[in-house]
Amino acid sequence: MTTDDSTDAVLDGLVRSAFQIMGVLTRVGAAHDLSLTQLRVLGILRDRRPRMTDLAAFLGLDKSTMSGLIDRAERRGLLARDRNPDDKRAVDVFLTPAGLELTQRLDGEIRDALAPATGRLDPRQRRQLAQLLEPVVTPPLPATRRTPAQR
Amino acid sequence: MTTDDSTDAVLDGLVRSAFQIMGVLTRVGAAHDLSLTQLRVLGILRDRRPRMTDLAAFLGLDKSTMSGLIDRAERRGLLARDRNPDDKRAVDVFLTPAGLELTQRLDGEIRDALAPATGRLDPRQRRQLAQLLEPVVTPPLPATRRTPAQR
DNA sequence: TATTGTTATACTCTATAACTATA
DNA sequence: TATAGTTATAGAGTATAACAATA
Repeated sequence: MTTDDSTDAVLDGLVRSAFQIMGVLTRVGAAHDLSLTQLRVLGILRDRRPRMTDLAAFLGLDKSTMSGLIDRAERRGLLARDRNPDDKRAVDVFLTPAGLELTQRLDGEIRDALAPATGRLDPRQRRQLAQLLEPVVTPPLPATRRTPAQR
Repeated sequence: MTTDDSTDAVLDGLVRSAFQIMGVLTRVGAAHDLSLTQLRVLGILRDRRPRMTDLAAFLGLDKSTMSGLIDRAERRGLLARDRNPDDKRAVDVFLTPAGLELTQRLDGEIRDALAPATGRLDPRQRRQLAQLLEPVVTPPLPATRRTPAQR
């Protein structure tokens, strides 16, 4: 009862495109010795200065995992930590100039790497695809109380 | 020169939907103690009986990585190895009945988990989205000579 | 000689548990 | 007491290099 042709087809397309996109991101990241997660961290920090906990929540990771990720990126000089002045327990994270530069370079490389795929559509189709993806991507609720109890 | 609005929008939509899909797959997998990679392995084996090398190539992983992945899944009784009778160097991999059952259950859970997202489109939009994704997902060349030398 | 697969090794990613410091 | 973050530990995923068996 959960099956109809249109749902099957779109599910298949979405899952396959997801694997393809992830493959591209993984390859671009790997060329700079960055995992998919590190890539996401850089992307998030491009226009934010979150504390460790916020980052972890955003990525759906444990705070101890964040410590390790940030450690390694900081050791590479891509980002830095700073004690939050308002709450001395908290630690803010932000990109260094080198990190920002790399992030921008990555952005271009990802765009170029995906160009062959999106290029197989004409501009009108691209706009249409973007519009159709909108509701799929848009979360139904603004992430209210996403606790384990819910599942 | 690689920038126009339609490309930007579709790129954004594809990348965001990819992260969303991956998030769902990761959660469904995790509920059964399966990584994204293990999930893919099971999916591939659903209707195939590849040798180790083919599996590794398909997933873009090293053969040594495959050995570990298959070891762990085999230890859980989800799949099994068998010497290939025609080429005694090769090892074929295939799902056990338990593995097949789990794979089918996972398939249903993934479908259900993604239903809220795809359900935000009506059947006509779903068909349209599936059609638009087709060329994006379809590889331009049948993976001819994908050696490091190419990069 | 070349190919298939495993093993040894090392590093990253990940979570759980225990801890320190601050609120 | 509760929250923010780190550290210790353990297991999975990953690649490289060295190896054994087969082609």
